[in-house]
Amino acid sequence: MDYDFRGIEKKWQQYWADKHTFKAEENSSKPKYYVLDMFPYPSGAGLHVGHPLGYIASDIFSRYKRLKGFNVLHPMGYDAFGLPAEQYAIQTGQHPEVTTDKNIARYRQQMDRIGFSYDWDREFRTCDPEYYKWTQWAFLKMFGSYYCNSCGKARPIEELIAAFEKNGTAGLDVACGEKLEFTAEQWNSYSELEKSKVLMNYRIAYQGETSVNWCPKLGTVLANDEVKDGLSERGGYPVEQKKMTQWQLRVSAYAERLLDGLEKLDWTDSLKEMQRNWIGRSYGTEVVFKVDTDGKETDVTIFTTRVDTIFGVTFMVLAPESDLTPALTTADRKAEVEEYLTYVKKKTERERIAETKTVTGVFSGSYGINPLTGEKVPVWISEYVLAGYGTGAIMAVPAHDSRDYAFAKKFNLPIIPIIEGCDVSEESFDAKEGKMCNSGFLDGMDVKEAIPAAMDYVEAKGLGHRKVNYRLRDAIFSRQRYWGEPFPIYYKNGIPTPLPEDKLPLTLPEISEFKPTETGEPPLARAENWTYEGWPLETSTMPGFAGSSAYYLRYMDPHNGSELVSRKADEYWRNVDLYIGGTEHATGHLIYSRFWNKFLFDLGYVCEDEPFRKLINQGMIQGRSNFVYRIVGTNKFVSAGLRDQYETQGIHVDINIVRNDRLDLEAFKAWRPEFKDAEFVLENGEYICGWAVEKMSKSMFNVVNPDDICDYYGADTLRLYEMFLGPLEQSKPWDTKGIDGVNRFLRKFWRLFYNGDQFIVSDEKASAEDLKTLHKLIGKEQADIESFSYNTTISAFMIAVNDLTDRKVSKREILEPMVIMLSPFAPHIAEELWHALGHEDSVAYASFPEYVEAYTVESNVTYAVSFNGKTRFTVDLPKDMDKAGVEAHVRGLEQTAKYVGEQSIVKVIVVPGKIVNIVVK
RNA sequence: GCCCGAGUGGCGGAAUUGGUAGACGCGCUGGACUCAAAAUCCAGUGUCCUUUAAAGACGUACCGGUUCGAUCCCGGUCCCGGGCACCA
Repeated sequence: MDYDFRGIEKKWQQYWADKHTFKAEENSSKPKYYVLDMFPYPSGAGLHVGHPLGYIASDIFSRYKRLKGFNVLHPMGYDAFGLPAEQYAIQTGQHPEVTTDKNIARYRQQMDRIGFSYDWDREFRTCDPEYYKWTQWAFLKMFGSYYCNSCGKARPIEELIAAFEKNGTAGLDVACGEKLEFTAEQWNSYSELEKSKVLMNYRIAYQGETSVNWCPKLGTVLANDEVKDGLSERGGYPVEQKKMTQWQLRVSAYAERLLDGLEKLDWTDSLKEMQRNWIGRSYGTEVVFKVDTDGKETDVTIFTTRVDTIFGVTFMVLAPESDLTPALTTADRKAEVEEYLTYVKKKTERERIAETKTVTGVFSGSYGINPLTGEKVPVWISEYVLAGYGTGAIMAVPAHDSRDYAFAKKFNLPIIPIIEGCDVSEESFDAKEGKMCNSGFLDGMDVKEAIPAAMDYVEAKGLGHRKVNYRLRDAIFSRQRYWGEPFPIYYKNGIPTPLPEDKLPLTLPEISEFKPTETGEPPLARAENWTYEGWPLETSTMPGFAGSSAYYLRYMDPHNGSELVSRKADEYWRNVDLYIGGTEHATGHLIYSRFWNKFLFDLGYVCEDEPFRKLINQGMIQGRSNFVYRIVGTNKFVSAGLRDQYETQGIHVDINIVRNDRLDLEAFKAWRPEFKDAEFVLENGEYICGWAVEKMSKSMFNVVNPDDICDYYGADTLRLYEMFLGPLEQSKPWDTKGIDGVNRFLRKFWRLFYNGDQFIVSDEKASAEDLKTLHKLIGKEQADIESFSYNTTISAFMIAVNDLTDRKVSKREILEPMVIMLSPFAPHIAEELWHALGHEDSVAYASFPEYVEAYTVESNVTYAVSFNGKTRFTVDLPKDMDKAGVEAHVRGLEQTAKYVGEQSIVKVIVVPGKIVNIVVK
């Protein structure tokens, strides 16, 4: 019997599905382990070979953990709300739900062929009302909460209202949009509408006017992480800044916890670093400058991380969008300032980024007083200062800040160096080193001492105070689209009012057309009766990240109709032990999820404050494109090795008609009508194609469909090969060059059990050598899987199988554990062989073999190397180092000894049965 | 510009993190079995000198350092990949 992967794979996939082999149970005495993949957005193109990389890795780990006696939760679902389905709907009129269903069916089919051990009974999609009910529910909770800075967590808004009624804002330290102050009397005198507006300043989910990324082409606002280089991530359309009232999530309130929480997570350093940069904590000082405008005095607070340079301030700069800008503009400068503001306003985000080196600005006419020197400095307005960060105003120290320097040069403002010996004739001196000068009491200090000294001074004199700032902004939470979760909010007398919880889910209404209305309102405005008790409902919908922010919780208890997750399920599964997905979510999903989870944690709905304990980023699989070379002006194609002899043009060729860079000539002629009569210049009778590594995409004809690999080599080969390609976290091109190797390995493995037509496994006792082979593999596989070095595990497997093949070992005692160990990687063939060995149950219920070191260790080899009679160091040699190795090593040390002079090397070598006591003097 | 990560044969990549560099796989060369091919098996395969072998020298991007010993640690340079980008 040959290794018939087609029959085998189909058979066992059916078996696993029928028997619900991978169902996870809550009432288990085993320890739990939760392995999660970032669930996919089901696009119309289907899966390519890069998508399953992470899924295979997580599947191997899940299967391994099951063998190790864990109760494993390994679920899968779909992130199904999204822009592509909606855009397709706008173009074709087809309901997004229909396309989404179709795409999901295809994804499922493709995934099933690879043999994943998902518990499909827990599957859900985010666009299902039964699911998004909980997205809406969480939103209502955020709407009904504020963030208390003094207790460091979210609290119900009712508590804040009670405080307002009693004491107004006195003594409160809460996260807010803008600092408000009012008394209890004032609060109690406010109208409902006024109260609602005030509360919006504190709610965690709130509505507020803010400068947003507006994409006119998509007709919607976008979050910061959805914009790349001033273009929308989806579609690549220009994005502009626009002031709009939008729903937002007060993520900034959690900045500190999001940052500090990283410490205890088992994530890669690079990913943590990305989040740290995104959150962007900086320690600085807020200093008040008195500014004189036409004789009128205003206090302007600036933020700086370098108060030590305050003696070098030669001007101040305001953000154009700052609220202070109008007030600080003198009458005679008004026209020019307004002209500048108009100019800034009409720039798109992309232009702003592109022109980041062009310095622009205008003088406001006002002068500020440096609180330390009493000096008068001009106040300028420039777009290089951002309204959204710090206070929207800065003190400029051109000598020691490159941006201030560029500005000063352009507008001829003075540049005063305050660090000894630095040269600022060509560029600013930004480094935090050197001795201070021209700086009053700071003179002579090192910059590193001057920073805290200046902070202390400013605080002592009451001129300002230390301040921690974060770059992290609140998340814009509304989208002007159809295909998303509706907000459970209606407008009663214009007041945003939450829908009662028992009215959830608020389901998406049917509408006639999916595009925005003529008046620019979101598509939901087209819905008939989009009202609640006669009041209009919110017409924007939630963004893509809403549905994916807490989905890992839902898998714990996916069919619960009354809670997001029951306390029991949550306390059992707690959080994700291993999360595998791409780095592209570093500053989006992975921040939002952590925020969302912390919020639910604050309110006591979940028991862990971090959602993902360990995170692995699988690399991207790039495409490997193939080229043919057409001789210019002809229909003649020259093989890659000979192309230098002609003037040629490279053309992408469909990789499906190329194998190992050899072109299938007939298939090529049939590929496109224009190549029907193609002629070829061959080398060694073959046409060799050129190649390049590029992004995997349809237009480059380099997309590899996993189905094709499954057809040709089988799912087990695909799984093994994707893991054998290299380290999981590295990006690498898909290259089928080596795939024959792993396929050969599987066939070899099979032949340990079958010699052509017969099952040949014997009950003969294993020899010491057999056991050594086996246990070396057990030890290696265990260590490697735990560290996700799957490629070296597979190598170890190949070594073991070669070894057993060479020695013609077909003993049950050896092969049975081998099958178990292979099952995470190649589950189908393992299942087949497991049953051939006479087992009734799935190999998934077997136990991972115990590693016995005694079978592999033959010796401990230790050198003690002494010079002048003193032991200088000892060397432990690798356990499997053979005699030749040891001798080579000894030679090396002898050389060393000679080099060093008259010393001796004394080796204590204990190698029972092999090398005993080689002593060199 | 700033912050991470990396650079090892013809190729993908190993190397117990300071101790046999190049495991394993691909590719290539030669051989066995075949009428032949496929499949399978065996041998060789970093570079240089050498008819071959033995033996040797050189080799982990480049330059320098620490060490008895460096792919690994330190300093500098050059490339590649990723992230952030007027965040004061």
